[in-house]
Amino acid sequence: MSKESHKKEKLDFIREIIAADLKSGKHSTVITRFPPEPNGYLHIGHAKSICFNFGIAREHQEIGARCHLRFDDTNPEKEESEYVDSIKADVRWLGFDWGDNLYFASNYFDFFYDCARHLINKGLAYVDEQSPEEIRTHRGNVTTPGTPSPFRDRPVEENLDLFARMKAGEFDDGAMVLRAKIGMTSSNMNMRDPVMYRIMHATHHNTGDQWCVYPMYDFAHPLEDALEHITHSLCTLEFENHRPLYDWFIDNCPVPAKPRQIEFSRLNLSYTVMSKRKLLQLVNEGHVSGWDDPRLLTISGMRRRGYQPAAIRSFCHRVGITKFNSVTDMAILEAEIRNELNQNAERRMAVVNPLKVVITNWPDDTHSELVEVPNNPANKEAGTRQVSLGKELWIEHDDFMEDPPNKFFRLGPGRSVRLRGGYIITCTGFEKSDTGEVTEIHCEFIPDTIGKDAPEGVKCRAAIHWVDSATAMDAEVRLYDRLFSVENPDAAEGGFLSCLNTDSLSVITDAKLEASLARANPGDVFQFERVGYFCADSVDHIPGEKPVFNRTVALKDSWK
RNA sequence: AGCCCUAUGGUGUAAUGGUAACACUCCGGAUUUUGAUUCCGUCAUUCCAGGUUCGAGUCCUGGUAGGGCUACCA
Repeated sequence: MSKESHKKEKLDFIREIIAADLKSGKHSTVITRFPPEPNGYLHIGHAKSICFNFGIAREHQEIGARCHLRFDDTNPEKEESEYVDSIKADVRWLGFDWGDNLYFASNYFDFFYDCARHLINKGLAYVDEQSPEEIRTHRGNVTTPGTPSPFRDRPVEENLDLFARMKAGEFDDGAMVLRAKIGMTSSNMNMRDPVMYRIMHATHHNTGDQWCVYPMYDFAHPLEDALEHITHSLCTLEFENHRPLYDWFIDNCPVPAKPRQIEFSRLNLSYTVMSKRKLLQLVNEGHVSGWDDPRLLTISGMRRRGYQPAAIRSFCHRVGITKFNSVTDMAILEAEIRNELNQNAERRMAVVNPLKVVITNWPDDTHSELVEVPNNPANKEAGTRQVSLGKELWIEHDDFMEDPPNKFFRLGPGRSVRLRGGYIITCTGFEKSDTGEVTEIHCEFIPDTIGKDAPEGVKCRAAIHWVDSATAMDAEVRLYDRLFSVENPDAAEGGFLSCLNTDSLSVITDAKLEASLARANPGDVFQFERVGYFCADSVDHIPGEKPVFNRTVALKDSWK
């Protein structure tokens, strides 16, 4: 697929570790996992993790490697099954398949509970009745050590009893927690007797009201990985300081495997908003139409905008895997999108700012003919379409200049230009309104120039797009200049709501006759020549009505 | 402030201790029935200072800069 695929693929530092583990015999296969919390929709940052985790499994499929999809649903207050469904759909759409390996952390709640009891029995966990505030103060800070809880040395039997009663629902939320007994002086704050279980009387999307105690991420996650025999647990950099704790739980619990956590940097994109908190706010407060609003960099938003899965995948491949905290330029994403669309999107003609053209030597007013126009000049297989051509046309206003400079190749008095796919026409005159605006131009077409070079003596250096006014139809396109673009980078923090501007454009297309635009399937992307790529909107399009398009990306360096 | 992590052109990534490379962007040129595409080219890089070594982007030490950690979130 990619040009460099025949070259020897470079290994990132994680793939190198995996290769070494395979070579040394530490592992005979590779099992990775993508573990989202179902508390929102997936975005392009998740795409990087998905492509990476599933990609590694795919690269080693001949030795039975696989990637699990696991929902990390240990906090019932934030999680919903709507999110579970959307996440599954998005992973599939991106082109990955978890096969039979679909898991829920919530299905391991019994095991977590047993492990907790195991730790209590070993004297490595205790029930703490301090308030959240007290726990926080006693934890100390980065320079001063914490102080032990007064409940820290509770006898094992008492801990067991209290923990059982926590589970039985005898206590209110926040009354007590189960903590690991590690120490209060570590320079790593995560190691200062971290909370393992909290009381939450909440309904869980999967387990309902069966539980009122829920495990914390730090406790649950290593056990989930071990239970599934994950070999390499790949996560983002902010969990680096959690790794000692991850290992501590693995070492002290009766688990069937010893997964290894490795961290890599998350994806940051310039001029955009990706944090789930902000996305949630935009959705909840109605600033966007939903999680799939084309302005958002959610997977579903990108789908609605016309980004192709293959392009997103190659983008993820391009940005690579490192531990360096980088900010990737949006231009790299857009370059991948254009690269993909350039090969696949069918071309269409459209006029944004129409100027009337009358072909004065046209046989008669009612005569029209069909010209055959390629759907994608670079790709014969895309075929051709027939477009109606008549006496009266619309062209782009900017394609005519009353007094054109030398470097202008399009129409002007006495100049010739090709109607894309059709005849060469020569401008013989024009009309102006009282205000001095050009309202109409007159041209003569040169017979027998379709598909042929300009005759001797005619200078024709450009082809312009046009629409037969007799068959023209209106469409609406929504322009989003760069995804969720922010004029001022500082606005990304705090003022991020101000970057939601949308521009809408009316265009006239040649769609009425060929009808391909009107019956465009949601997600179909077209290139309006010299304007950009546009995706038929899956939400707003009503058959028979004016079609609505979302701009996918602008053409590079084209007429704006 | 303590601990952990990171540092290669404008941006993102490569380089068993041995000629610093690829992509994007910018700019220039050629081709073009899209001023797109395609093709070619230009500019530009190892944070700083020491050390080890025949040889350091790579190893060591010390700075500097950036990120992370002080949730009963994940």
